Amino acid sequence: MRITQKQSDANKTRVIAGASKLFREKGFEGVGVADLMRAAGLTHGGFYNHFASKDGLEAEACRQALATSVDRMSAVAEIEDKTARSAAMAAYRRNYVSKKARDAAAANCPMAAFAGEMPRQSEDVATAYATGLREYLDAFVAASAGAETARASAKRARQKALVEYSMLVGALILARSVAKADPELSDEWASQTPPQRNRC
Amino acid sequence: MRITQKQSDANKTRVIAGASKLFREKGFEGVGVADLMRAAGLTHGGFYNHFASKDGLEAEACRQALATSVDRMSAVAEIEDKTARSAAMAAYRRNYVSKKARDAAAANCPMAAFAGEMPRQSEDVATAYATGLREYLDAFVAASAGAETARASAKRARQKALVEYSMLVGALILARSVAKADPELSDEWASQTPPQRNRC
DNA sequence: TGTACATCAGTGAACGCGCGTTCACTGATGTAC
DNA sequence: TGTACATCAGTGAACGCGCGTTCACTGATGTAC
Repeated sequence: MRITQKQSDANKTRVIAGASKLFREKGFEGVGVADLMRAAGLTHGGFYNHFASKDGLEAEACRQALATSVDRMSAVAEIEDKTARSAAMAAYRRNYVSKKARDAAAANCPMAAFAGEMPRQSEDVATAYATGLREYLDAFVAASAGAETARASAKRARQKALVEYSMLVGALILARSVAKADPELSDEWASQTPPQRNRC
Repeated sequence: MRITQKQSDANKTRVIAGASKLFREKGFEGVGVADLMRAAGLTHGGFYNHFASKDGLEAEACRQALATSVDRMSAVAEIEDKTARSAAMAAYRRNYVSKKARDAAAANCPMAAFAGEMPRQSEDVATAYATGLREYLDAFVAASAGAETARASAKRARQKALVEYSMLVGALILARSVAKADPELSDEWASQTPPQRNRC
């Protein structure tokens, strides 16, 4: 039963969107082709009408998930007013490692969700990830720059952002790692990790 | 061909030791029972003489790997002389996110290596991990305490250690995540992440 | 605009491979006497 | 200490399940006239 090309395109879009969330929640290996298609209301057989392989969808989902994060961070970086930008970044950091973000991996930072699996992914997926992460980091640096150290050199500002972002990702991943087995420790990580860490 | 009980024990020990490294390098799902036995010079059939299941070995390997890290960190915490302890911690941090550590996951921090997979592990494995991580963190706090903020309260010292350790883990995981696809960015993370970050 | 036919998105059965697990078997070890 | 037998660590074939992928088929869509 052939369907409209517009319908077909919408189906593909829905599969990618669902995959983007499922992969973040359960990992690439934790979701099967059948699951991915079911999430879009389809059956597994039609998968290869849209994608060359499961790996192809992984790369595409990765690309789109990171692109969304990049856009969001770029939007912050483009805030002209320094005070407003600084406040936006503070809010961003605060949400980043919250309990809410920890418990809803599907809807949050794909960089943190995928990082641990990347060393074992195909070249396509790894490239999509690396490209997105680099762009994201540039935006993160731009959004952070001048927030509190206007006189710092570009290099130092970037280094500082690297450290800051490492901390956020590490805290989120560690909080998730013990969420079930040691909720108390997990909460400590999710809540005590300082939202605005620049109290020097 | 039955063997000495001592031999059998040694075999089991060797399997666990190999598993501890292989899991860190390739992830739990990335290593099969046959691989694990082969690494110890055995064939897969005998696996169930030693372990109830692959999951059982995962838990045991996790337990032992983290225990080793806890011991190492406890040793630092037990250094009496503050200056020497502080220096030992500085060296520890410097090595933690080095290119060397990044490229040899099998021989380095199991907490960082396993963190990303933990949300999807069995209760046994997750418990072994959480127990070890809590002990490790306590040791990390003890080893860091008094290093530079002698007057800080215990709570603040712990919070500071949480942040510090999150940063180390995040940097290591992120550096590994792009090691193949963007070596330049990976090197940036592995080398620029400040070794002794307490420049407040 | 209407008709005839080719196309092709989606379906569900089937294939094949990998991997965790089981099992019959071997023969050296450990033990009972 | 020596002998006979039970035990059991290790072996490799085989099982069974899950999952990525393929394929014949369906029937509505899109197109040529």
